[in-house]
Amino acid sequence: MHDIRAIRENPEAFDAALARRGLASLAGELLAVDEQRRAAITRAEGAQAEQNRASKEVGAAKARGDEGEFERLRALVAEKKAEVAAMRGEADAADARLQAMLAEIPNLPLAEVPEGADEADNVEVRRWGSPRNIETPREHFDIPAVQGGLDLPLAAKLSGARFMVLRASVARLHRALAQFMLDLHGGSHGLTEVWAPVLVRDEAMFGTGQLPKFAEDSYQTTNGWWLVPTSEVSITNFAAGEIYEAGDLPIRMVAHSQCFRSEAGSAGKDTTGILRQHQFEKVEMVTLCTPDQALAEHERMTGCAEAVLQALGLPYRVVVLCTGDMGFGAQKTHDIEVWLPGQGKYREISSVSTCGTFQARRMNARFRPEGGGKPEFIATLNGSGLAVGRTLIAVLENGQEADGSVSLPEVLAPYLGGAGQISAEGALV
RNA sequence: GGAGAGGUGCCGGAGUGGUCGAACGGGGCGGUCUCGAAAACCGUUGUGGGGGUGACCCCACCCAGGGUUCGAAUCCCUGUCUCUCCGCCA
Repeated sequence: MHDIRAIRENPEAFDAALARRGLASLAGELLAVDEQRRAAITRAEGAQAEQNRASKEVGAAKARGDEGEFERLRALVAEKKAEVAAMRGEADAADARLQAMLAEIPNLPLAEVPEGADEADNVEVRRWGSPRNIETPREHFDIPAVQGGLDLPLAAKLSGARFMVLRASVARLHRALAQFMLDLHGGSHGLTEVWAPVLVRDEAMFGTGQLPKFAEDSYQTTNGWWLVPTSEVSITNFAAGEIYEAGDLPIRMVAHSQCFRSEAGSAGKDTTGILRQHQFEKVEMVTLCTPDQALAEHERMTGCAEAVLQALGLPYRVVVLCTGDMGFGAQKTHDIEVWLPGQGKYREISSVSTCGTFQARRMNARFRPEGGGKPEFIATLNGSGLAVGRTLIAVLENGQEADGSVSLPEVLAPYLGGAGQISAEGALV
C-alpha cells in the first residue's frame, strides 16, 4: 500500500516508478480523489465543530430555563447534524474510492532493480556448484528408486490433478528435508521457529497483499477463512497493528507449513510430476525490521536459503528479478533456482523479497524509533527456505545414479535412520 | 454446538446519559533534593486525521460497526475476541 502523502509530494517519481513496472500513470487520478476527500473532510469537521459548540450551549440554556434559546440551539444542532452527515458521507465515499485504488497498486521497485518485461530479463547474480555429469538424466517421477514412493494416479483419485501421494522412503525423505531446514534455520541461522494457522481472515490476506486483487489464486472455506498460499501470510501478520520497540528489531522467524494455491491461469505449465501442486509444504522465513535494516536483511535471508542448498550439495544460481517479473508486494526479489538434471534447467526453488514498508502500511505495523518519537512503519521480508516439494525433486534428480538408485546428501542421514541412499527398488539403505 | 460473564489509556482499575480523552494507583519520561542513588515531592506521559509559513487550531477514537438522544465510555442492536460451565473432539 502506498502513502498518499508521499504521492502528493512527488507524483512524478511515483509515476516514473510505475512506468518501470510497465504500468500507466496513476498519480493524477489518485490526487484528484484525494483532493475531493480532503475538501469533504475539512467541511465535515467545520460543521462538526459548530455542532459541538451548539450542543454545549444547549445544556446551559436548559439549565437557566431559557426555553427560547434552548429551542433555537436545538434546531441549530439538528441542522448542523444533517450537514455533518452529508459531508461525512462524501468524505467516506471519497476515502473508500482512494483506498480501493491504492489497495490494487503493486509495490515499486528499488532503483537498483534491473528493468525488464519478464523472466527473460532477470539478471544472474551468482552460481554455486556445478551439475554432475549424468548419462541419461531422468525427471524425478521417472527414476526407478522413486517408483513405489510417488503415486500420482492415487492422488488423482482422491483429489484430482496437481496433488501427490508419497510413500515409504520418499515420504520419509520429504519429511526429513523439512526437518533439516527447520533445524538449520532455527540453529546456526538464529531464526525463531514458529507455527501458525493456515486458515486466516480476510484482513491477514489483505495485509500481505493477496487481497483484494488476487482472490482467484487462493482457496476459501465455506465460512470465509482463506487457506494461505504461503505461511508468509500468517507470520508477517503477527505484526499487524503492533508497535515494536526499535531495540526488538529485527525479528527473524521461520515456519514450516502447508501451502494452498489454486494456481489460476497456470494451466498447462509443468503438468507432469510434482513441481506445481495445489497443496505443498514450504519452510518460510519472515523478518520484521526497520526500513534501514531491510537490504542487509534481504542479503542475509538469501544467504540462509542458499545455505540449505549448499548443505544438500545442490547446484543453484541466484537471480535478481527484473521490474516486470516481481511479485505484487516486493521491492526487490532474489529468486534462487536449483539445477534440475531431468529438465536440464535451473528452476525456482526459493524467492526472497523485501517489501519495504509496503505490507506494514497495509497492516499498520510500526516501531518506535530509538530515543522515542512517532511510530514509523516497519519493513517486512519473506523468503522460502525452501519449498520442500521442489527440494525433494532436486535431491532425487541430482542424486540419481545409473543403476536406478538415488544417492542422498550426508546431512540428511540423521533424519533417515542413517541411510545415504534409496535403492533402485525404493528402499532406504 | 448450548448457557453465562466480560472487553476502558503502557499496566491495574474507576466511571450507567451531560464540559470524560477519561478519577485513582503503578510504570515510563523530565525536574527538585543528593557527592551519587534510593525515598519523597512537582510536572509530564496515547493514536489517527484535517487546516495553518508558524506559534497553534480543529475533528475522531473508552473492541468494531450501526442505532436512540439536543448530548453516549455510559442505553439499544449486530459482529468480534476473551473467560467459565456443559456437549463434542485430535
